[in-house]
Amino acid sequence: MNQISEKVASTKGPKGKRTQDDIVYEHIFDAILEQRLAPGTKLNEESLGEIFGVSRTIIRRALSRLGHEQVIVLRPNRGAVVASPTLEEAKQIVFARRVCERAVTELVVDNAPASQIEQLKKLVQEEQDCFAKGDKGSGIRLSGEFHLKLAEMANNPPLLNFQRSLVSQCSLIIAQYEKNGEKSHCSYDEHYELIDAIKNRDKELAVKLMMHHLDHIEHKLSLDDEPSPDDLRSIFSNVLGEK
Amino acid sequence: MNQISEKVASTKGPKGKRTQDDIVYEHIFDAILEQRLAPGTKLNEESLGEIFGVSRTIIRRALSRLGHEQVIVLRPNRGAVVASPTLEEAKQIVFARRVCERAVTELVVDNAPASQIEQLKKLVQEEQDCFAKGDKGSGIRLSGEFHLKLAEMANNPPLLNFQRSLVSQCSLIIAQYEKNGEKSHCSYDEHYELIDAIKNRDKELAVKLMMHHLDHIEHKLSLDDEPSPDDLRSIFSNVLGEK
DNA sequence: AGTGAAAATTTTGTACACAAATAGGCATTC
DNA sequence: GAATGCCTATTTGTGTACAAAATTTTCACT
Repeated sequence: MNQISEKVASTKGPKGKRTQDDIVYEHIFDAILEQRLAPGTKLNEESLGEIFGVSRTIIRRALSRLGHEQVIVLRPNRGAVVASPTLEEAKQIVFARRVCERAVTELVVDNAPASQIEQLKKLVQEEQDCFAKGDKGSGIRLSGEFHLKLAEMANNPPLLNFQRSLVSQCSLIIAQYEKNGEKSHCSYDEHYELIDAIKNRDKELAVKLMMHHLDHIEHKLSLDDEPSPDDLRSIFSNVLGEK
Repeated sequence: MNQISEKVASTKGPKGKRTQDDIVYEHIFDAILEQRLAPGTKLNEESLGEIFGVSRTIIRRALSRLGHEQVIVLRPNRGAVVASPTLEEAKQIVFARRVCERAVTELVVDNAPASQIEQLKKLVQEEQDCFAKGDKGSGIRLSGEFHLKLAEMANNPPLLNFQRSLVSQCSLIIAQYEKNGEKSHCSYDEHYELIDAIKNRDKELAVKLMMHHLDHIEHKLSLDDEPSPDDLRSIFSNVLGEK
């Protein structure tokens, strides 16, 4: 059975200490952020094990971690499925995210050094490029990573953790409740505006922009959509392709 | 090897569907909330397995869950230890808790039905009884459960999850930074005052009381600033400087 | 004694085998 | 024809064996 390929889409921390289950975790996490894994999709342990070339033990650890972040639901004796929040749950998640993002924004305005704000800008440029190139999946993921980077800059690990869980859940919500025709991402224009407000240390404006930003997500939660179960193998073809 | 005894100290949900690793998780979690497990304590997988009469597989799952809640630290290839937050980490945790508790308090004032507020009162009475009887451990745990119950009443599962992690981490902080002579718990008087404010739907007062409540925890952090004499790194942090 | 390397022991990481639970098909019954 | 119960195939849950890593002990040498 072949090993996992080293490459992974998301940010690989400078310390290359990622273990096998980290890699599996990140692949699934990214697939969800990029909306390649639809809400409700069943995650079979053995299939995943074959796809990633590891035993079920490793898959199980990754799933358990995703389960704790509420990104997937672990049903005892019935396996894991990608979470598909109800409308009410979705509203609760967005509310929680408002709470978290407000705190993060205030911390960043107060404390983040200018150098990090520049890094933020680069991330948004990358995001913009992806949408320009038509790589919608990566664009959506980078949009989420923008918010994670903000939380990182807030320099508060508990909030960062919370944010990670919320951002990925919001990705699921967008995937589930968005009409196919509409533009599906929080627009990078708004990210640029936010960066400017932060750079000018205008806390009130920054928070206002952030809340406005979240209004867009919440606004979409009025109409329904039907998720379609996908084939695990095709979603993770990037893993198999490396051998 | 005998099985796990069914009884467990904490709230047993009405659906008795707790599995073995839930039970192990709850036992360790309670031990931390009751401050019977000191920060820094090594958690050996095999020893725990013998104690609870289950295999390492189960222990591992419980530890992984505790690790995700940041209550213990999982060091790759080196096992798990009860978290012992540094002063800076402690402040970050308390800050995050302010964010969470503020949101929770506002939600509860706005939405919680009177019947649940009555249940809260009973919980505080129980807490008071424990301290009166000298059962400090249970008192501290119930004090934490008061705050968890509040988060439950906020009817927002993501916030409840976050709160669970923060309350237990705060328990660790108190265990670690408190001077032995001082009274060690958030006093139930304050809990009673808070309940009254909630009952009167006085949001501003309720939030003010809650923040005041958290001030007490934070106040202890500034007085005492030398946690563990064995941590060379913090002692020589000035030498290492900012990387 | 003090130092450092190497062996021995302990502890964690991973795979796998088997047990338990679940889901789906099929026949039987009303 | 729908409902019920049994049987089988699949999937998840748990224990255990062995591999890999870290820790401790031993011991030779200065």
